Amino acid sequence: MRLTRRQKEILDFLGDNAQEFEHPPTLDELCAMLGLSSRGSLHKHVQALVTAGFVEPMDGQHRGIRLIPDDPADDGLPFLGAIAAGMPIEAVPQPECIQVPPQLRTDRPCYVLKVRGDSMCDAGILDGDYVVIEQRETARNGEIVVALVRGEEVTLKRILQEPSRTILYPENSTMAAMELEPDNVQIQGVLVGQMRSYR
Amino acid sequence: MRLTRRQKEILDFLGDNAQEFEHPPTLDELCAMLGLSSRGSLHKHVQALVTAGFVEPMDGQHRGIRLIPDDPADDGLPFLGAIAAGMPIEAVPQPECIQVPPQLRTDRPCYVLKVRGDSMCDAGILDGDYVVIEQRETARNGEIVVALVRGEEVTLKRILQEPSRTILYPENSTMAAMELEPDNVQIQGVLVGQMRSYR
DNA sequence: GCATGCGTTCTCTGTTCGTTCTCTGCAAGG
DNA sequence: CCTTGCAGAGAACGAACAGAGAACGCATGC
Repeated sequence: MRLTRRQKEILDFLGDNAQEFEHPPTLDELCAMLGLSSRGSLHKHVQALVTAGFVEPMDGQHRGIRLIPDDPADDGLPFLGAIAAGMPIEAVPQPECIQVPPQLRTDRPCYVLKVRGDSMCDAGILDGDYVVIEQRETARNGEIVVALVRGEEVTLKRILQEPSRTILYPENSTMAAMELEPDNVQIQGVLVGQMRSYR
Repeated sequence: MRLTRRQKEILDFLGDNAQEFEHPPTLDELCAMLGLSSRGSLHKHVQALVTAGFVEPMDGQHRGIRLIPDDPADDGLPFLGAIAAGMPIEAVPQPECIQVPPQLRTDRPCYVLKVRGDSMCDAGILDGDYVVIEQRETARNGEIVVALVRGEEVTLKRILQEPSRTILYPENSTMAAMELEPDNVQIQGVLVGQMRSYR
């Protein structure tokens, strides 16, 4: 859905002033800031932004305040750093955004890591690849997960969870699987997409 | 369809100033910029550009704004079909567009294919992966290319070109390389990116 | 119970904008 | 001379847009 000029103006205004609102503003307050004198007129625009998906809806019940600017409009995902078997995630100083096509992500929160090392090379995940991770605390057996092991090291492995033990398989015939107590493995995300550049 | 001189002028103007429009301009605004004083005159030219396919049509209902300059700048690449070793490209009926992040493509024309088979699995290219191909007729040795062999079959292989022969290497230890006369190998594109979905 | 604040819905009015139309001017080609 | 094609001006129409204002529903506070 495309926005009209005024709708875009209002959306830009909300985005520019989002950090100044400690509470979301009321329609009357926004009217004053935008130079309008009718709540109804503003509401029409806001409603358009809601249906277009740019603003969180304020369905019915007013809790005195309302209207959440919320602009996750850009489909970039945060690039958090590099992951290697057996190390903490090497974070980048400030998370950049990286564009990810919708096929390679899910509707839930996702982030991007860069792979270091060849521990998953038999699964076609090579050194330097970018992986898209869905933030999640549980996984199904056979999925490839970002796992925090014993609270100290983070690794990308295929997971098999049994009642008494959790096994993390590298996809590399020269490496050994890790067998751990379930309490020592904390799932941080699940692999949903992968990208590689040959340039 | 052929453009008249004025139509081409206007199209160039739109292209040059496309990035300056945060909103698409109205006809009146364009008239002012172009030194015209009649919306109707401009509309005639724009309509010609629409039918010629250079401008996105503004089908009837004006949404307060309108008229989208639109050069081919949208970041979707055409998805042409599937490629397997030893077969012609299995084309999709109508080319869809698939979004590709800028890191995975080049500035030159690119397209997307879906990989069938495991002939490149040792290079981390698996069955079902999407590959981004830069349209190009030449390649450097060691690059992975889309090659037309003997004018009949299309394949994705790593290339080695020598004066007297061209060798196409699959990246799969169970498969044999193809050794061909240079005239029998026609390069159609070079691999520049790769995407995989685990969903 | 009453007043107030706020989101929501509605009608009504004026403006904007794309679209279509006619008319004029100009140049090229016969 | 006439015809054809291009470029522009201007008027007019209808749909979409933008805003004002009134009214309603629902919550909270006194």
